[in-house]
Amino acid sequence: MEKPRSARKAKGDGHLRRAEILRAAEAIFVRDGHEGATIRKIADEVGVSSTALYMHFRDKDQILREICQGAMAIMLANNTEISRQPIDAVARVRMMLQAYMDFGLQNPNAYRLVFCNTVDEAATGPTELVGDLGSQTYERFESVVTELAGEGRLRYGDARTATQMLWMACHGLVALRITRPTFEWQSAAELAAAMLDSLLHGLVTD
Amino acid sequence: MEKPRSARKAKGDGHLRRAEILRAAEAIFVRDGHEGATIRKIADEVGVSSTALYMHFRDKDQILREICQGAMAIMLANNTEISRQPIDAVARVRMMLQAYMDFGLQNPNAYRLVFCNTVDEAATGPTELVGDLGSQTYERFESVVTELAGEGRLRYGDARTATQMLWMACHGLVALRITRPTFEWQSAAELAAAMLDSLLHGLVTD
Amino acid sequence: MEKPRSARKAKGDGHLRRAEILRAAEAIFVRDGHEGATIRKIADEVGVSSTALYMHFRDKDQILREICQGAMAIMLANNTEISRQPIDAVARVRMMLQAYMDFGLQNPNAYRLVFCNTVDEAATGPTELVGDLGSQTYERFESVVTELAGEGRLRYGDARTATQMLWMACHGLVALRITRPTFEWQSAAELAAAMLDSLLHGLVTD
Amino acid sequence: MEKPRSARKAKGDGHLRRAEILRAAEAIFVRDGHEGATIRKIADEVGVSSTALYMHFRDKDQILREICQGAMAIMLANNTEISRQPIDAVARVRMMLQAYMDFGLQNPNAYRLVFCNTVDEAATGPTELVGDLGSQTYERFESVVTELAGEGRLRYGDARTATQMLWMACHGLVALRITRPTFEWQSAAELAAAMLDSLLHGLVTD
DNA sequence: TATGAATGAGTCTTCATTCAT
DNA sequence: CATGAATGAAGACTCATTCAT
Repeated sequence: MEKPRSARKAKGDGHLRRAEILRAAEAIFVRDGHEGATIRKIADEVGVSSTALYMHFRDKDQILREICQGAMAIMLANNTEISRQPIDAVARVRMMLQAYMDFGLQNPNAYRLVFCNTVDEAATGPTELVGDLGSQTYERFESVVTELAGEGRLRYGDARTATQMLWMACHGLVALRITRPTFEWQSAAELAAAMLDSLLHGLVTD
Repeated sequence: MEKPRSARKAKGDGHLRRAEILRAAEAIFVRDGHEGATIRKIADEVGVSSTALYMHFRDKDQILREICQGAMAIMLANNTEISRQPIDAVARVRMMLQAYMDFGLQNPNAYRLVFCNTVDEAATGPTELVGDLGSQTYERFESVVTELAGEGRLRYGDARTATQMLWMACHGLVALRITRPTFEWQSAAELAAAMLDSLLHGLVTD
Repeated sequence: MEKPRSARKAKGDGHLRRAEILRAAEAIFVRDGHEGATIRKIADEVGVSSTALYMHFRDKDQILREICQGAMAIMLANNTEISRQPIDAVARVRMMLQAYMDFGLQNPNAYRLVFCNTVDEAATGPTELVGDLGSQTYERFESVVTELAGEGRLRYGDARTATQMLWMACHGLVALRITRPTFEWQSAAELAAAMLDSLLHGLVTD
Repeated sequence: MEKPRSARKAKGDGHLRRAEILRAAEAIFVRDGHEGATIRKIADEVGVSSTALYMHFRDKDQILREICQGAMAIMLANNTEISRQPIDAVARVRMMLQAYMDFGLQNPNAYRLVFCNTVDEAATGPTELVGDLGSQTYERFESVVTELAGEGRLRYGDARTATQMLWMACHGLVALRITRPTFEWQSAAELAAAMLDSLLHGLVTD
């Protein structure tokens, strides 16, 4: 770590700069939303010219894309780790859902970017390229529910329906909390517990 | 009704024009979001100059406001009607949630506008002014759940927690379906049934 | 004078309406300046649609023109009356200048419109058409100063120079008071007196 | 210095560009007034896009501000230099007024901007920020007149009144010449001489 | 005479992006 | 790798004016 001589940031190797930009961008996306996060704001935050961002990223969307992929990578890691644990399938389902909600609540900006933005057919947006990681994450979760179904413990419907329904419910908790921060919500922990208790008690037989 | 001779549109008495604008605006707001829905796009869609919009609405936000209020008014009417029905509280809860999801799925544009856009502290936005109608709608629902709690039939938590959790779960179903239309979802009916069955079976005692 | 039945103004004969518009326009010109006085503001003030103004005036400039002419007509009347008075020429000069300043200070909006706006060669603006009345007003004044010069009482220069110089000095008093209303000026009366005393004492021999 | 190959302007190091913009802006402000001087006109005059102006100035008002300050700085320098000269107070008064009028006549653009535009209470405009330089300039002049009054040589009124009256008269000369360039004025030198002679002869005792 | 609806040109300003250095 | 200067397109909104009724 050499001391930078100028007021500007040390122009170290590009990797640091890239990460720095991503960090700043994510923060601003959180604060100002998708449209509010302009290339200039990001550049100012990092302390470089706006042109400089184009050294590291093709365009604004690519920055978004990378942020989304970062988020999804974490989710995938979570699910992968949980699916390895030698515990009851219900427990694994519960853990995955809990981890999902925890991540969303703790990374609201990334979450909104990935899960609350519409993905149209054009698939140009930043969310689309998450697809691969997203699919794997979803599959990890689906396979546990399928395991559960294989044990004949689903009270209603099939594995696919159960998988999607559980995801949806948990998504609703995170999404509504994020988009309506001023509403007088009960504590997140309480809500999450109530939701998982109800859903799993209602859905799964012992 | 004579045919207009000039290039100008001559489309009746202005009430029609207003409604036409609202319709176009809603579609665009849904498609392109709050910031992406520009006055120009709306005007183009309607086929008039952008200036013309200012004859009918004070500014962009007023257009949004009216759309949101329209949506909320319907939801409120739904809940009001259901709460009058002389049937079991659980049945009313179920009906309200089902009506909520139905509305959302059938009016994705309006739903997204009201429930998927972030409402920040500034509260200047169009969504905020829905508050009054929104509060009443929420209260109608909460009072049924409270009735249920009063009968001692909640397996977990209190009425407030249950109210919010149920809302959140159903919101998740609608929201995810809307924002990810290309995902291979099970049928909406199936998912809604599974969700309500599980939630209510898990949450409520007979 | 019939009572108007509607909330709108009685749609009496056009002369009243014209005058009404001019009055409203002048007030707004005073308040908001030349560019700030929009056709809509005037129409709103009068209580008619903006289109209605075009019934009475060709365009915005014509309204301005008429206001200016009204102002100049008063000035001309002043000077005409004073020049008829059988008193010393110096007294008449003094009275004209005093009347000029009084008018300007009491009708700042009109004054600015006529005397503080640049009149370019194009002569399209509203100020230009005042020319006729303006010329006469100027001539009335010049002839008194010429009379004075004829009596050999001008200490410096010729009649033309004296005429212009006196006008300019008095214009400066009015103009600066109007454009800098917040400056801590001495009272207008005091300043006017000091100016006329000095100028005439310095310029004219007994 | 190679010739630029592209259509873009490549005009040195930006300082030049700034000055170029100021020059163009001043001319246009003078011609078309405060509201009439639009960003686009200025940009067109300079030969760049309107966006380019925002690289050099925060907004339209900042351009105005700089122009005004430039003008006032010169006036202040004039008065400061004159007040240092070891000559009779009357001579210094006369020199200051003469310099004032000369500046105004030679820089009509700047003069009108600073002295002929209304400064309302809001005080947001560009002219207001001249205040500091303006005040100092005024004070330099006032102190000479006060010196004169201290010597008991004012025939009428007090120092404040005399100061303001003198300023006003000279302002009138400049202002009217500027706003009515087509009028058949006597030569500026002649008028200025007549005015100073009369005023000072009338106001000051030997 | 009057109007509501409409328009095209214009206002300032901001955006993502590019070019030459 | 980085920059300052520049751009065209677009943002919301206002203006004077006109058209059909």
